[in-house]
Amino acid sequence: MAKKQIYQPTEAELEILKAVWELEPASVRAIFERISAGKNVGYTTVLKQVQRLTEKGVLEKEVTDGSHLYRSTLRESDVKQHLVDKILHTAFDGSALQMMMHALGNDKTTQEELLALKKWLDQQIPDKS
Amino acid sequence: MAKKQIYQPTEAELEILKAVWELEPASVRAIFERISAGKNVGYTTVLKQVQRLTEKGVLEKEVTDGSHLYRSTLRESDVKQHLVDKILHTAFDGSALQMMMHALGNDKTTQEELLALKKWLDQQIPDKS
DNA sequence: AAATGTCTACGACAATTGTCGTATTTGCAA
DNA sequence: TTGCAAATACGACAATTGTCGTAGACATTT
Repeated sequence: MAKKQIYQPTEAELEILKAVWELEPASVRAIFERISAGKNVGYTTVLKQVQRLTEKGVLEKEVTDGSHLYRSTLRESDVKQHLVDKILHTAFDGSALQMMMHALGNDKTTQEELLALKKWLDQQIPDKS
Repeated sequence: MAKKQIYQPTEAELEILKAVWELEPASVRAIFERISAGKNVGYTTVLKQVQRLTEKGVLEKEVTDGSHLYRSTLRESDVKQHLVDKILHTAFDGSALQMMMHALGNDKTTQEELLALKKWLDQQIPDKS
């Protein structure tokens, strides 16, 4: 019954999380490499984020041998789900249609994407004459 | 050519914005009423948010007579668009399909909504045999 | 004009974030 | 065992947020 209280990461945190999900179990070094590939940031900055995320229980540290490895305690899917639901409700008052139109409307979504979407949607709909 | 640099409101700010869009031109009092209908917050808190948003240029003050009225300088549509695009890219790496599946997948979206969505999608797709 | 009741302007505060710099600690090579 | 290079722990900072309290400015009613 408890409302799923998933952690809502900030943007920088999400970047860390994405790296962790991808590299799990990940060393800070590895995460740092990943992040710094697309952005200029210091090692300690990443380290700090990782530590804070760990304090918050979002990441788990595992010290095997001499290496410190981290993994996420949250499922990627759940976190993303939460992110979407959040704006779906706060910005679009729960209207998936509204959100959808905004998401696809302006951004140049590929035709393929639209078709894939439609296909998926069809499968979602039980059956219609 | 310039990338539209739209303001990214925080949650509390978005609430203010939504109220303004709805009541435009809006008095702080009115905004406050709107907000406090669903949340317990002080008048000065709302006022302060409004003032900060105004400082940032997101809202515009218009002092007619003795009343201070505000309106948004940003279009509702653009701001929402931006919000969606943001997570679309940061969390879903630009995959609208992924995002949609997350948005519709778990949340109990109504059947009607799905159908409406499908209908809209069909219209978006040029033509397919 | 003085008293009242509203508003608005300001500034204060604690918490959170994003970023680092500076110790420390550790593991491994000489 | 020593000593260095690498990784981690700490703590510091400025900026931003969310929330208010307080005080000063206005308008309205007697």
